[in-house]
Amino acid sequence: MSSFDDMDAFEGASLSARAMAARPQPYLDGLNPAQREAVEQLDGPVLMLAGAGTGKTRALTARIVHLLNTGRARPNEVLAVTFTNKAAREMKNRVGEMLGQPIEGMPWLGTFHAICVKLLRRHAELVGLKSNFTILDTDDQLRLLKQLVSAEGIDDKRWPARQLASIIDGWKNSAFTPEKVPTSEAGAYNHKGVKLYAQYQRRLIELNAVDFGDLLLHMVTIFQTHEDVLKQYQRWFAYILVDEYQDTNVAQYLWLRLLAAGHKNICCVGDDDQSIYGWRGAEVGNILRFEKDFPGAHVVRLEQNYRSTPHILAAASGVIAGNEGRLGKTLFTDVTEGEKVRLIGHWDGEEEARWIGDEIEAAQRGTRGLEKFSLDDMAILVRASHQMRAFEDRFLTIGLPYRVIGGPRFYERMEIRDAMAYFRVVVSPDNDLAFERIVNTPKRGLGDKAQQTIQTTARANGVSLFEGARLAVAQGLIKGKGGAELRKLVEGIDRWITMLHQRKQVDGDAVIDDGGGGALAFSHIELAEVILDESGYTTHWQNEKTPEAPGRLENLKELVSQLQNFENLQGFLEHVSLIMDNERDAGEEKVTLMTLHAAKGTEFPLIFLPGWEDGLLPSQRSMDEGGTEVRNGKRIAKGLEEERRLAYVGITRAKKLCTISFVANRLIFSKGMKGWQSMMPSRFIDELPPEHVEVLTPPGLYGGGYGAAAPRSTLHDQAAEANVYNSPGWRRLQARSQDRPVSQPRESRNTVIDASALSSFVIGERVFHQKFGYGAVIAIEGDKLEIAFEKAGTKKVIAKFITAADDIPF
DNA sequence: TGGATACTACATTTC
DNA sequence: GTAGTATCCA
Repeated sequence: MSSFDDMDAFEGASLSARAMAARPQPYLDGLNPAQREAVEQLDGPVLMLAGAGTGKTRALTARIVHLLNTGRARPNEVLAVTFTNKAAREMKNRVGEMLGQPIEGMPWLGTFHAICVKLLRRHAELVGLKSNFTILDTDDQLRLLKQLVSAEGIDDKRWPARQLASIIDGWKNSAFTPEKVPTSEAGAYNHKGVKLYAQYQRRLIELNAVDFGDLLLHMVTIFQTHEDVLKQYQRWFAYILVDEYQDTNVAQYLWLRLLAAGHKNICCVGDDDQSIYGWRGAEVGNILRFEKDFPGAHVVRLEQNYRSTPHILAAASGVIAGNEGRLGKTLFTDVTEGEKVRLIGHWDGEEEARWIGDEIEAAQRGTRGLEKFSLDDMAILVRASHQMRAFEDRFLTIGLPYRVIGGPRFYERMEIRDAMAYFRVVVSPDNDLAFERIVNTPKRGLGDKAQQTIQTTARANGVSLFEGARLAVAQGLIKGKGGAELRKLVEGIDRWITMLHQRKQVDGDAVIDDGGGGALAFSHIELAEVILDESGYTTHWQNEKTPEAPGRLENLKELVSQLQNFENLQGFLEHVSLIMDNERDAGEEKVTLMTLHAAKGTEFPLIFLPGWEDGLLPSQRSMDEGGTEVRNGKRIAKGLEEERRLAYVGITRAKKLCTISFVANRLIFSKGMKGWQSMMPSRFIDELPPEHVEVLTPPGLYGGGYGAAAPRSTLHDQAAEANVYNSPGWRRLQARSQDRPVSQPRESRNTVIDASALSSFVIGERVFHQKFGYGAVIAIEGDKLEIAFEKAGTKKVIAKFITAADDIPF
């Protein structure tokens, strides 16, 4: 069934290889010798060891351009794999820029997942799927597993389905199909793991669905069992490029090796020091082993750093030097000037957030002898996403615009997923998972009982849930309100399906003649609006009066407007299941807030690294159960090493100024208890070379003027003092601060008062805040309002974040 | 039978 | 603070 014929369809690009051969090569100018070598060594395996900020992307794109320009490959013969869509997009843009023309002919530049979807759609039948399979996200995956687990009569309490999900993910990352799971794993998940894995895979095939891991796994299976298919792709992909090679897992590694076995022209770019996805199955071993896997490989080291000041580089090197068995790179820079890395301790997280907020505003104004910075130039990188809350709260209070990257993603929000489930049902009515999701959303009076009836009816007749529902309605199996509502839903879906196909027939035309006299066809955007409207979903959120409801409506609007970028609903759904980064707001300047993991591959002039405490930056888990491994005769704490690389990634994001901070007390959730815990400065702080660090010690970290608002938890004071003052990190801190002028944290800020916001509210007025919900104004102080929120308590908030309650659009 | 409310247990990182 | 469950009420 599978065909390669359509491959030629990709030839569309106007780049005639021959004609280009004699072209000038401006893209080679300005590359340093190492980069140039990495670009020009086109044949055979190449490993580009690219340290942080060494112009890796530039070299990679130049290499692609060089391939095209010298006529070695046509655009559609280059396989270029990245891990994130952002990286893929950036590479596409930069190749286009360098070529001086937009490239449309590079269909095989994308993420592992996106490329595998493309391939798997062509060969789906080889693993028992249809080519229009759906891609499940982690949520669907979990629901499915829960069903299987409970059918198996397993106590979900003792053996959470979540755990099973991560076990299965792990197996998929290691390229184990159920039959290939090693016997040593037989005990997994109460000895039922392998069995359930097999059931799960069978169920997925029945549903014509795959999860993320399957995308790779199925392709590896296909390549391993169908030599003819593999051969064709080996021949087709003349040159392979892989970004962030240190992040590849076993399945991805096998996939690459299989494909590269033909021409052997594979160029992997990576940095073992930035391997931070071990927990997701990434194998640093892949990059460490490259020369063995690909004999005769050229290894090129990019070590000249174009990003950071010498102090920042030295600090980062000092930390990463603590890891064993590195491939070893020494970053250097031509830059001679620059600020030292700054280090500061605070009493607690709230104070840390306040201080960083103040620093950000200071940097905006250009104090501290530095130039002025835009908010876009600054980022706060945290270890765990829950650390973000303290900053969000603070920034909302002082009115500092911020953007969160990698928080709950847009497409993972409940309302978005609901809406998309509706679209899915319309696009493919036999999608049972989607139908299940929407059948009682919004509430239609269809409880467990009614849904059970639909299930049995469907199963008894061997049809999809949607058809089962139709039958159940026809046979009057569901009584009362629920029955009537279900009938409406079934009719609705039928109607939307008709609309969808009307659209299809005309394929772009605005009007069709359906025989009834010129009925209008609908754009997919209109269709989406109709679906959300007629299903009652929009109304559902309009009637909901929780604080987040308006936000959810906004998101739905946003969703619909995103549709403009796609030709039809199918295309959109496809796209959505693969993307993970949504940078949809340009416009206003904002501080960026993200996790260290999300920060890889980014850079900012100013970086703040809060929360460098043992238990947070080397996370507790990594210290408890990181696992050890013997390398070079030494025992190595794997988990800890990954944390250290995380610290390294954090520091190396900074171009001009990097500020590390830690606190003495943190509000912690553990063992079901919320409470204050005294923290020790991170062990990585001790690894910072003192001569490259400036210690900012606030006067009286433990009492004193600055800490006026510090928590008064007396119980912990003593413990905290004892611990922190005695820790080696703290003593070194003290020692270092002797020869340093102490920079005073500022308590007073120049507040710019927004005149327009001043008089627009009156005391007692009912108002709305995006985050805190509804409340009443109890005091006005310049541009700040004190508001008693119904749910969130009394808070001081800046006026520009407040709307009068009756202004809320419903 | 379903919806609303109360209570508990619980959070590292994500393609 | 949230998600998932238990319980009660309409």
